[in-house]
Amino acid sequence: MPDSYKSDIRSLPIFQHMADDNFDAIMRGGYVQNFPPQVELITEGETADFMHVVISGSVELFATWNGRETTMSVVRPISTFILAATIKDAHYLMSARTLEKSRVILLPSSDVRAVFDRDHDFARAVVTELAQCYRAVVKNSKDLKLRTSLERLANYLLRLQRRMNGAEKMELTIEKRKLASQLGMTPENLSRAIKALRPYGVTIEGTSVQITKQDDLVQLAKPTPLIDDPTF
Amino acid sequence: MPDSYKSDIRSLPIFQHMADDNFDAIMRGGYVQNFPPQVELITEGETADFMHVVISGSVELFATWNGRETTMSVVRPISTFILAATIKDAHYLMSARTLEKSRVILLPSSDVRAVFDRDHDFARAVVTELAQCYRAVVKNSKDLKLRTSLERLANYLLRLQRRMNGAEKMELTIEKRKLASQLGMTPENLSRAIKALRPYGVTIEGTSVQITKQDDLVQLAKPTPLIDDPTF
DNA sequence: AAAATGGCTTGATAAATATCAAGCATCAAT
DNA sequence: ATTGATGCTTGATATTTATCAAGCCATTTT
Repeated sequence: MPDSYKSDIRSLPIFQHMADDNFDAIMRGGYVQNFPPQVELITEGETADFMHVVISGSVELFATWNGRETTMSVVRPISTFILAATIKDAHYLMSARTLEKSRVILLPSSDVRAVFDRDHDFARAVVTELAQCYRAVVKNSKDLKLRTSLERLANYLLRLQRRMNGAEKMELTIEKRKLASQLGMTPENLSRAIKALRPYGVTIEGTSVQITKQDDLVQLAKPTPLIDDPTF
Repeated sequence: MPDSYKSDIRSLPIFQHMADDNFDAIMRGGYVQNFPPQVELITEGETADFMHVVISGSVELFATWNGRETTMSVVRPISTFILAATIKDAHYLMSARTLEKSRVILLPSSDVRAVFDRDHDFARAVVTELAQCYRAVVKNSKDLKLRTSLERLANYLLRLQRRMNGAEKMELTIEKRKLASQLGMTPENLSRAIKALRPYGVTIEGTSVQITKQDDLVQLAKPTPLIDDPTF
């Protein structure tokens, strides 16, 4: 594996403070892979043989049941995914596919677990990361159960804006139908929800989003750090 | 704190393999409290000063937003809750209240974190526990997003049955309105869903549940370990 | 350039779910 | 025993959301 990738990975919170030789032990068995869009990297139910790190592009985590499918989240560089399954040596609960041309690094789960068992710093970092992931899913669950689809969309837009440092104009980073699925609605419903946000100063044309009446939108969305702040 | 409680707690997976002195360090600052029903133990947004262990009774974890409330889960003896917030030294994302007369042990978060930093076995156990919690929430999310309320109820009953070792007759362990909230529906909707399951051999009268046509119910519910098996 | 593809939107309709209101049952307190 | 409180159920209705079908638009393929 090229050193440039290694240093990218090294900079991730979970790998930052661990001993060099342990980091090398994890990297040794790892390898880079390049994928075109729409490639299924992981299928739910399989055993978690690899931990994955997205280096470039983007990866959708989704779940299926009884012929239905839903987008659980989208993973962007540089982050890991399928950490919990790796640590528990369990089956993947979600499938993963590339959304665009993507570079992904695969690290053998057994190596990750082995190092986890002997490197306390790594173990600590993994816990912090897992706790973060857990809290993210809890927030998502609250969003789903406590809000209507319009409120979810409104808050999504405000979170997007925050991610873009408060810019008035932004670009959607995923397809609308994926966004709809992630927000727990149909594409048609999203389309109508977007129109319903016009009176609140939201204009979405294609992928470009504009929020002209921030205050009005906030008044509708009623964002709270307990749901909408990923760092809280 | 009485030794009997200590040994109960010691038997929990996260405390089982740790060094005695570290276990004692966590227990030292801990104390037992007895609560009547309907007492709010924790309010979301507060800082997580204590990790909690339910010794007897039951505790509801719930969340609120904009005047609405939803049951996230119910914790029964003997288990911990609010582990992630404790470890991350973060704010509680959920509130907690006793559902019945309950005995709860409070362990200072700072002590838990301190031991976590020096006891590798404890750290490992915490990771396993957290990964488990994470996966439980993911499963719950899949249940919510991929299934209708009728399907969620059907699967809930099958999970309950499994927890009761496959008995044909069981008792509901929570109030119906709480169950409704947990399943993401209104009490009225649950009432109707129960009726709608009659043709599938489900009879619910008061708190007693009977499943006479297991196969039919399974055919409707289509349970999968990827959502319905807590150990998977 | 023409055709085809795929995603997005819109309208019409259907299904799922929530709300409101009333009545009933259970259980606890007086 | 009576009252009151609370949760459950039922019916009527409203709202939300999904589905189906068609057309539009942009992009890619031929």
